[in-house]
Amino acid sequence: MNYKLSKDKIIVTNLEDFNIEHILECGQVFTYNKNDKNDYDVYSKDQYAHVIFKDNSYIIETSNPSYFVDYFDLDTDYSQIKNKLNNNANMIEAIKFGYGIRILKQDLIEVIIGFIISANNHIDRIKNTMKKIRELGENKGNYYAFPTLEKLNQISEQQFRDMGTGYRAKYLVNVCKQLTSVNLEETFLFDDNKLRNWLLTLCGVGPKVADCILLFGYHRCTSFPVDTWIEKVYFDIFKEKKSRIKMSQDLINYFGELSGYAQQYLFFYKRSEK
DNA sequence: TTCCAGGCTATGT
DNA sequence: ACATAGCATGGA
Repeated sequence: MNYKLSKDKIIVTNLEDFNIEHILECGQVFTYNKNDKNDYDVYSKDQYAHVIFKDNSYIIETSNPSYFVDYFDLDTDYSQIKNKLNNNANMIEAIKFGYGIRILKQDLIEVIIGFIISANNHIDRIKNTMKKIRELGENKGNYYAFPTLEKLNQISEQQFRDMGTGYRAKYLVNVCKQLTSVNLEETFLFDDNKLRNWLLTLCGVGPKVADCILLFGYHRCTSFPVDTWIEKVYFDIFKEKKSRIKMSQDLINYFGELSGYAQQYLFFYKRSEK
């Protein structure tokens, strides 16, 4: 994969490890919209990009190209990651299917909110709710910035409920309050264990959601979130059932430093079978 | 109608 | 430390 920066766009070519559909629809992000077959709106924090497929390359139109170079993790060599993971039969199939996956560098607040809503929920409903929350943020003309923490703290439990969050509404009100009482910059310096334990103190955050926040909000690729789909994958590989926490530990022992990447390829492939 | 979705909290043993 | 009920919502 190669990319070229200019003032108002990024052009991505040699697409052996960049596919916008794989990237956005592999379950890591809820803040995008598909317009037609190869045309996506992508929102992150107060930024927006329009992604178009044309002439065997992608054009990422944005007023802030360097933000989206980081967001799409364009300086990481995913061919190397895939080569290292290709020593397992299950992974070979999964990588062949989701060859263009990349792990996004998302905004922490959005990841925390999104994955609290994700508990026992459907991806399409989560996306819908996140869109409604975004519309409470600053109007940037042709899109909305995601609400700042200050604005999020003004949203009532009933408002969250009206946006379809169900019983999770009170978690969201509480967690917004919790997040203002800490210095979020400092949490990026925590080691994995300390960070995970802190995340588990957040309202509505259990083991699985904590692992998702570690992976998608902090890019800690030694975490392996286990949900209903990964449970099925685990059974395919190990032929037994156990608690999700133990499955996660087994999978981390198996995939090591590349756990998070492996998890995304496997999740995307398994969910495609439905 | 019942089941399910990127599970968590609360409440038991 | 582990097991289970209840939980909001809407699509299949």
